This record gives sequence, structure tokens and C-alpha cells, in this order.
Amino acid sequence: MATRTRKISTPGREAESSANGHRRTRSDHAKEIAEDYVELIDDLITDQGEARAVDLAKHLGVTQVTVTKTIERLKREDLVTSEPYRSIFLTAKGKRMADFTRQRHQLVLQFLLDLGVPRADAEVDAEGIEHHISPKTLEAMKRFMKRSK
Amino acid sequence: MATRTRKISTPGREAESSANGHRRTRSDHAKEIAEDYVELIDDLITDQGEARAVDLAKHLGVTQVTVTKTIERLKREDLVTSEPYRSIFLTAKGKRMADFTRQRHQLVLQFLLDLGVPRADAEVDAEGIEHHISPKTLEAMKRFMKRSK
DNA sequence: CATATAATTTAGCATATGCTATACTTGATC
DNA sequence: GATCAAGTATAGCATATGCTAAATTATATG
Repeated sequence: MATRTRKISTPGREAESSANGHRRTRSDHAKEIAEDYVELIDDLITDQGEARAVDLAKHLGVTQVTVTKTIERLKREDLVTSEPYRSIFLTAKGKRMADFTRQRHQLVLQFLLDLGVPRADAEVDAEGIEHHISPKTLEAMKRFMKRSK
Repeated sequence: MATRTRKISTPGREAESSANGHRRTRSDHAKEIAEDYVELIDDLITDQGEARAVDLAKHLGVTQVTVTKTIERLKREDLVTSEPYRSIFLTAKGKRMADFTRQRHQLVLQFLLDLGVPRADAEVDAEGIEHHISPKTLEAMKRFMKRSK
């Protein structure tokens, strides 16, 4: 059994700082889901007049039960309102989040398209990465789009 | 109570296809975590000679208990091996995933830097978005970097 | 207006990540 | 070799997302 020579090697140092990049707030994932939901709800209200759980489920590729449960959480977070068996509405806070998210989404999507990514791929990737784009990166994307127009 | 005029409005149609973009495989999140872990494990082995749970915990900003549990899952998925109270190793499959992930990570980071994003922000954003970059977008990023060098 | 269908809710379950508190093992030091 | 600090594991809990099956409500249609 080889002697385990442990490098003492400065325990904290860069470790602490890099913990910021990785899985930042722990609840990041929940926030991404929230952004997806409010954006979709807003789109559905605009496109179809109302947002129903069944439509959310279809668009998100999950069951209605999952939608109902997540909507419960979003209610607790004051992002949406809804009465039993009725459609779903955004609170002012939810509407604000939806507007911001959509704007960022459109920008990221257009950026990818300008970059030369095929639309189908760009649409999928935009969904994935939009939640992780910082204001600085958003700015850089805007600059790129300006100079490439 | 206003009459609820339901728009019939083609139930499935674009809904089915857009379900692909949103939260693609349901277990995407677990895959992202796996990628973060194997990449970190590989880095630790290179930099410090071995990967210990305590170091993973420090770098990821979670407790050792969380690390232990996730490592159990990665074992089940044949990405890592480890004996009780010993350090963590990558399987061939884990090593392959780590190599691919790191390469993609470096590319995304360099792309953001070339785009003009300040390093601090670029590093955080790269962590967030790397898991969501499709091969097509990766190609587009490469083309951009070539022409802007 | 009765009823069938569609939508929603509830119950109960599973998995993944996260935590604190506590117990245990290992490696280093005296 | 006994001891102690560091590292690891286990127990038990919480939250979030996901599911199926079954019960309930609402809307539309005859």
C-alpha cells in the first residue's frame, strides 16, 4: 500500500474563489425553471389569450402534475397567481421577470444566429444558455451584433 | 364570471417541437453536475496528485456529504471509482467525459474572452453555459475565433 | 340540462441535490 | 504504539422536479 504522500498545498486559496463559478447559488436550477415558466406563461397569454397547465406541460415536455407542483412553488414566490381549475396569471413581479427573460432570450438567440449557428440548433442552445448569461456577456453580444450588422 | 371562451387553437403543433428546446432530457441537470465533477476530479488529480472529497467540496462550494452522495451516483454510472476513505479516480468513461468537457470549457472561455467579456465574468459564464453548447454552436465559435485572431 | 371529454387536483412514489449532527477511519505526530 | 486532527461515512431531514393512477371539476355538446 503505497505511502500516501499528501500534498499540503494551500487548502483554501483559489478553491474558495472558484466555488463561485461552480453551481453558483445552489438554487440556480430552480431559478432557471422559474424563468422558463414565466416566459412561457407570458407567451401563452399573448398568443392564446390564457395560460393553462396543459399547454405549459405540452411546451415544456413534462406532465401536468409536474406543472401544477412547480406552479405551486411559483405562487409561493409571488411570481404567478391561479385559482383551482382556472388559468395561470403572472404577478407584476412575474411579468417583470418574463419581460427581462424574453428580452435576454431574443438577444441570445439573435446573437447565435448572427454567429452562424443554424436556427434549429440556435433555438435549442438559446434555451439552455440564456439563464447563464451575465450582463457583461450580454453587452459583449450586443457589441458583436452591432458591428456585424 | 366571464364566459371562458377557449381558443381551440391547434393543441399540439409547434408545442411538441418546442418541448425539445425546453429542459431537453429532464436529466440534463444531473449530466451537468456529472460533467462538473469529472472535470474537477481530473484537474485535482493533475494539480494535486489525487482527488479527495474535501477538495471537491471546497471547489464546488458544497458540503462533503453532498459530494459523497453525488460520487455514489457517479459510481453507479461508471464514471468514477473509489473505496471508503480513499481518494476518487476516474474510469475510462469518466476520463473521456472529463477530457471532452475540459476542451469544450476552454473553447467557450476563450470565445468569451475574444468576444470582449472581462475575464472574471467570462469564467463564471463559461461554467454556466458550457453544458448547453451544441456541436454546431461550438463550430461557430471556432470559426469566430479563427477570423478574429 | 344531462353527460362525456378535457383539464385539473390529489395521493403516493422516486431520484437528485442539499443540509446538520454524529460516528467512524486514516494518517501523522508525539 | 497511543492519540488526535482531518477526512469520510451514515442517519435523518428538506426541497425541487419528475412520474402514474385515481378522483374531481369544468366546459362543451348533444
